[in-house]
Amino acid sequence: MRTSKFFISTLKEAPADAEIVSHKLMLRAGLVKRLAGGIYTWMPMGLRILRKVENIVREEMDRAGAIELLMPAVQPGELWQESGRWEKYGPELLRLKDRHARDFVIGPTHEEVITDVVRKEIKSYRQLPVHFYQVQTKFRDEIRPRFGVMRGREFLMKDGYSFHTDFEGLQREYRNMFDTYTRIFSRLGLKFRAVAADTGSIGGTGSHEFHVLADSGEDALAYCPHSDYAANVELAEALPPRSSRESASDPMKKVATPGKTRCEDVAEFLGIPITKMVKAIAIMRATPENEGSEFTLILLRGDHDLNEIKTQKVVGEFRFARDEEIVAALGCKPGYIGPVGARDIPVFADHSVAAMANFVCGANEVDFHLSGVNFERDLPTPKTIADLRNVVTGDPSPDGKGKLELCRGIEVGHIFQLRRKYAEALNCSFLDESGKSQIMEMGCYGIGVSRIVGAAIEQNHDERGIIFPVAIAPFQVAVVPMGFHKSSQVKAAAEALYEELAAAGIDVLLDDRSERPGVMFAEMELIGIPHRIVVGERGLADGKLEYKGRTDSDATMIPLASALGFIKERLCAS
RNA sequence: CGGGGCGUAGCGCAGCCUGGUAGCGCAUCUGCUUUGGGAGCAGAGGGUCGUGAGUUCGAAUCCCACCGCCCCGACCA
Repeated sequence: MRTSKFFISTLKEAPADAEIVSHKLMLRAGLVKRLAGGIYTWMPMGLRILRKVENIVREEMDRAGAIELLMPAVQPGELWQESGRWEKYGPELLRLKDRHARDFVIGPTHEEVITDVVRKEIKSYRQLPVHFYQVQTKFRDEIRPRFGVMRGREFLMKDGYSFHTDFEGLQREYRNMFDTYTRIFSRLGLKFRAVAADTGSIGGTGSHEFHVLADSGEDALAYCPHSDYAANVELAEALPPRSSRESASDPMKKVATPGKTRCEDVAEFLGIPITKMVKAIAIMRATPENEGSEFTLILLRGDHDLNEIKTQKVVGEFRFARDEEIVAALGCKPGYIGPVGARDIPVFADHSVAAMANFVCGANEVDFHLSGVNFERDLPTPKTIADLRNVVTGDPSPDGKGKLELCRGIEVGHIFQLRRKYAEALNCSFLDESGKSQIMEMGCYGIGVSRIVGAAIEQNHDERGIIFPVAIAPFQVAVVPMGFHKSSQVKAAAEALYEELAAAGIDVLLDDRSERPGVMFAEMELIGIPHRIVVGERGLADGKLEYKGRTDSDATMIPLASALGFIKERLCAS
């Protein structure tokens, strides 16, 4: 491709509404343009990247035995009513009516449609297992679209659905997809980690998320460097402490802690480790008896954070209490609340709290805390003790093989054993060997294709711009001539090199504009083209070209004649 | 939806408090110069100041309503 026949549109300054680096760089490099909140046009340069990602995904899915089809974006509301998700999905589901006032939705996902296809097409165990997939535009009316294509409302997704006669078959395909996803993200050239994920309301035995590792990632991941344990922090289990509770040695005292509402501040003020603090979190819990909510306290060690998913599993549906509800229940505003004297209030404690003695907690009086607090002596031991917190660095790995580390990631893939949830709701059945009708087992497997582009940039950039992995770079090599329209020698050499690389099947971009060198260098680096060859009279006099990799600090001179071999070698190496 | 911030040229911003001819940088166009790191000089084009209603002789500026966007909390690839 020649720049004169392509479209490049870069910005020196990023639009002010872009917050994270990948979003800024995508806008600056002219990869995408915003049309409305969470809705983007993929500009020519960006589309090349998106297509490369898509093709790698497609190749590996095909290789794994999945069969591609394409389902409609617009789906009849009827199907969603049948699966029960018309009510359940909520406002994220974009609903519309056609001219006959019939209900339709713009598909946020395709379990309903694929299950409808399969229940109509597949009748016999002889046709199973089968795995269909598509690469298709989805729409989810996100509450808060943000970060450009990382959390768009409209986005490109690969979604695959497998159908099986039995659970063993599903598990086999699940492992196949785990391996396939591992191959895909490896080929994309991304640093990633597969982690166990929460299976949510569906239950079942298996769900894994694939995360591109990046410090700015929205998800916290826990992993054990000495084993293959890895889980989303939402799920990662915090083991109860091994040591038993110390004896109550200190007397309980009320201490003044003026203006210190956060555990860190109180610990610093009193000169004690934060691990001697207990924090009380007030929630309103739904119970069978009361329609509304029951005021409840959750106790965590001062340095720990509440895990809402774990907590919900233990206490049921809940929300955080409002300030006025806290004052009504404890007679004290948040910041100084504690479990001592909270007689009729249900208290749940994390394992680590139950093992504490002589701790500090709120006194239920503004500007005061209690020190030397002990269970049994000063307050009853909470009747429910459970795993309610997020794991932290250094916690023992649940597999007993070392200590956990934490990192952050961007979720780009998710595989899931759906079991019979949709097949049952939509009566998707087959006849087994004995002619008996049975419900199919089902798995689903998603990859956020457009999100991968953002995630790749989030993981790979520097102050000059994007550093694309070769596999997904819009162009692999940029040929940048110095004085293309001035020097016939440079022009001839640049053209010849361009033709040679292109003929060898290399994705090469020749900058044949009459831009100044600085402009060309800056744009190629911003866009993130991994390899650059400069053709200039200076080098040509010695029969040489100048090569520089995107991350190299210095350029290398290479003989004109060996340029193709040199680049091929570089492309293979990366 | 709750809390905070912002809407002025394609992009980044100033002007608003204290009403009176709408400005700057980048980008764009023309000419000359320049040509190994987002050039220099000279000139030019481009704005319903988010929308609507109000106060006023006069509103980008003050008041009200609405719309849109961004950030922080509950969803997800």
